[in-house]
Amino acid sequence: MEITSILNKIVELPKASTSHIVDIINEVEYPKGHRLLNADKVERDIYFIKKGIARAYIDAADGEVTFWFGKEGDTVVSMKSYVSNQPGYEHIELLEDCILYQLNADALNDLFAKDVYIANWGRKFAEQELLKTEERLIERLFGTASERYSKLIKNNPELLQRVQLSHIASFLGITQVSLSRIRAKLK
Amino acid sequence: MEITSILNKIVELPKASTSHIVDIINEVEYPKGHRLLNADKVERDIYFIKKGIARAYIDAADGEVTFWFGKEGDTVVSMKSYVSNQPGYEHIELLEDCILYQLNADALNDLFAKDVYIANWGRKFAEQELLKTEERLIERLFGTASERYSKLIKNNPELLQRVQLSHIASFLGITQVSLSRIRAKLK
DNA sequence: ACGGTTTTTTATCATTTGTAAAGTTATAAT
DNA sequence: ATTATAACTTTACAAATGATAAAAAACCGT
Repeated sequence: MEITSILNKIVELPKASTSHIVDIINEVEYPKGHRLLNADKVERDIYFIKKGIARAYIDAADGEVTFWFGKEGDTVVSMKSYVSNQPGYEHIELLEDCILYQLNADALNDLFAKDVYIANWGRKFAEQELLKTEERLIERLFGTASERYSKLIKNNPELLQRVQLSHIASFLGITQVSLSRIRAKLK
Repeated sequence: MEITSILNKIVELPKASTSHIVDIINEVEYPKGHRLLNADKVERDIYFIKKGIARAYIDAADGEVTFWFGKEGDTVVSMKSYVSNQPGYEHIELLEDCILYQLNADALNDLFAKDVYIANWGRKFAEQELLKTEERLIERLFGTASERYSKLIKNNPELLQRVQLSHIASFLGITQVSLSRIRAKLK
């Protein structure tokens, strides 16, 4: 997915404004297993996934909790870091070799102050990320783990090929053993 | 809480920009039990709570699920409606008589296009709401219901006086009976 | 204060989910 | 191919939670 279409998918931008953003973007590449963002660090870079898949997870006392998967076209950002310049909650780990568009938040902030189109683009960006977060919250509130598993693989069938079940179980808020039981019943 | 301090708490605004927003704000009053926002309707008004308390909940097959409480200084908005002009997920119900500042999203959008300070204020507004939603999501992911209850009343002790336990149980993702057992153990 | 309603607690039993451990399958490296 | 490691499934048992019903307590309007 090309960077200009990713940017303009958020909201239509004048050509000049698009170039101003593209000018501060770098294409970078990291291998599977690379930790792209770290909890407890202030992370000032935002990424858009050109190719690959990643997960966000939190280190808890009783193990990791995965709460996000991102693939081609998705945004990788520690919102706490991006918004408030404080260490975020989550680690982001690449689950495949990835190609990413890298965008520095400080450079972007300079553009926000100068260009009203980019300011409103940044607003739309935050608003859309908000809707996605809200959806994730609401999905967690409803249905049994079994229902949510069925929905997940219906909407993201390729996830099963690309992500290991322990992460999916964690994402669903159940143990891997429980997920195994669910999968056995669905056969 | 006065409206100018609510607005400037989000981000410092020039006086002229503040007045432009204040000009399109009305103070309104509704009784306890009033439904301020409706799921399945496009709601184009945003509210800031001057006085009172409210909850957001979703009507599910097996009853209501409360997932947000708001009090003085908090923002009441159906983000789905505000951002994408589509019906939202949630009902908002007033749990006390309330005084509210009412702000129309369409009028606000006009200001976003005209004033770069207001555009960036709107960006910060969305960003801060995003952080709050993220926090709510993350809190749901961790700890037992009992731990989350203890945390909730530690951070919001007055909630127990102002909100009935059935709503708090729903917020914690457990039944009211389960919450009663938890409370009995903590004594 | 009274009666009626709502809210909260308590008790019982059934179900779900977790933990631990063992067994099976798949994957990767040499 | 062989071995070692990681991923996934299965089982048995324990703990937590839900459903339901009923009792107790708190609240409200008159």
